[in-house]
Amino acid sequence: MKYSASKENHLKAIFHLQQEQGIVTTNALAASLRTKPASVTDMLKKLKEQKLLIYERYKGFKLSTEGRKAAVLVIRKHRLWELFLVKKLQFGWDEVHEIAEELEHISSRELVDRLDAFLGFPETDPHGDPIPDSQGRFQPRKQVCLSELPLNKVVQVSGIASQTTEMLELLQYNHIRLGTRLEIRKKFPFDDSLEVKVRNRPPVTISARVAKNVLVKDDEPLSEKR
Amino acid sequence: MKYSASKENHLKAIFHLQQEQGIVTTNALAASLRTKPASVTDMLKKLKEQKLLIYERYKGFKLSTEGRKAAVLVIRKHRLWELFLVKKLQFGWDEVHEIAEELEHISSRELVDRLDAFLGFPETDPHGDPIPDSQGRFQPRKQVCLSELPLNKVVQVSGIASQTTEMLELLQYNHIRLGTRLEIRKKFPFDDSLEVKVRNRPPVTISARVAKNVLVKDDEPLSEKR
DNA sequence: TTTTAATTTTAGATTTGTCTAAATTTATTT
DNA sequence: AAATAAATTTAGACAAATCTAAAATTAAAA
Repeated sequence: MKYSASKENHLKAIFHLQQEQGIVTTNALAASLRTKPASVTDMLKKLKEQKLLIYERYKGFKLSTEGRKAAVLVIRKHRLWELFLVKKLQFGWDEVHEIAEELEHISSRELVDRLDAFLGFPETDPHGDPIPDSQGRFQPRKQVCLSELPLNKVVQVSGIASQTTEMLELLQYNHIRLGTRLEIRKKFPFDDSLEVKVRNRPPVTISARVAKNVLVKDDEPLSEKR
Repeated sequence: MKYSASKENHLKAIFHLQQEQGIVTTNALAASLRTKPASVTDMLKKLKEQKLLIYERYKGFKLSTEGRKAAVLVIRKHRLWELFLVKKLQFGWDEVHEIAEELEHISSRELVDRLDAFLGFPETDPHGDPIPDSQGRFQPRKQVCLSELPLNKVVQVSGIASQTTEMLELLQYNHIRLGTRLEIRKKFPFDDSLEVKVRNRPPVTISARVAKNVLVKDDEPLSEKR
């Protein structure tokens, strides 16, 4: 049940890429870990042997249930430590990432859970990211900007951050307004622009500038109990 | 200025043995680290290359100024984390050693110093050991081991030298913990065991082995300010 | 002072995680 | 569909930290 720091880093990175991009590739993982694709392949084999990963060579890979659990625990630790550093040790929210990268590998479960209690069972870390509870349950972030949204995830527009007339006009023109259901079809890394699809409409392209100001939340008609 | 966890562990162990035994041998170091003499020799060579150690093969070795500084920093971190765990996270004083063994290798100096401030610049850790300040200064403790204590002198337990779980459990069982007031009632020269009396308790017998590891200081009612 | 014993070191192997360069497989173009 | 490009994997190497077994050195005993 205890994995090396490097393994934990790989699991965590895979988890995050899985969330953001839906699918993870060897190259993307290598880039995200600032390592080389060959090294990633080596590690994938080890993670597969430990049944943390479902992996077929040349085909692709994803976390197993075990792997996801391990990844979420690392994220939990990272975010709790970040919050501790900011809230208790008066670090700035932009200074804590590096340190938390080390602290997240301290193994004691008891420690994490007590830290959680010490901080008052917080829901989010200093960057607004949700902190998984001791069972690994995530309350997904309620609102994110469009620019941080993973591909192909249907969401509902829940807010517009900067409401200049020009911006609202542009959105209006593209049939995007509060409550609009949409999803991202493609991301263009060149300028970080997005191809966005609104139901019953042809896809439109949105600049990174605009995307940053459109806030969205999960489209969950189920949870709207009444 | 940053050393591997293993190197830090070696430096720390050398420092402690230097204090206790004056001189350190390859075998003693190996025993203390639960590793093999050959492995120690390998490490000594590396530490010498980094000028953390003065070392001549077959002759002996000791920490350089650099090496001592590094060792003291690790000890500082260890003891601050132990105190944090006990004081803030409500761990028992006998549960924190293992966890602190991991935490002591977190590198950020800023972190240590802020932790120090957060804890109110404490002088001693939960076992009564002095915490070096940010300059690495130590205030040596004025204490002796129980085995060197004269008969019928009331003292207070101020530290436990060797903190194995087994040993702490034994002490716990005999109601001896940090701060406990006790005195020696009888010494048995046959095996150097001692009969010890704790207030409000029947006397118990303590082996020489254990007595060597229990540190006591004069009972100072002065510190009970009122 | 030899001989024996204990300590320490070397030699060579192993594990983990990483790398480069070359080969293989899959994807994309023409 | 053949050719080219991109992605992925293998092969072989290396550094760190450890080990076992054997050799070298120092210490202790006869």
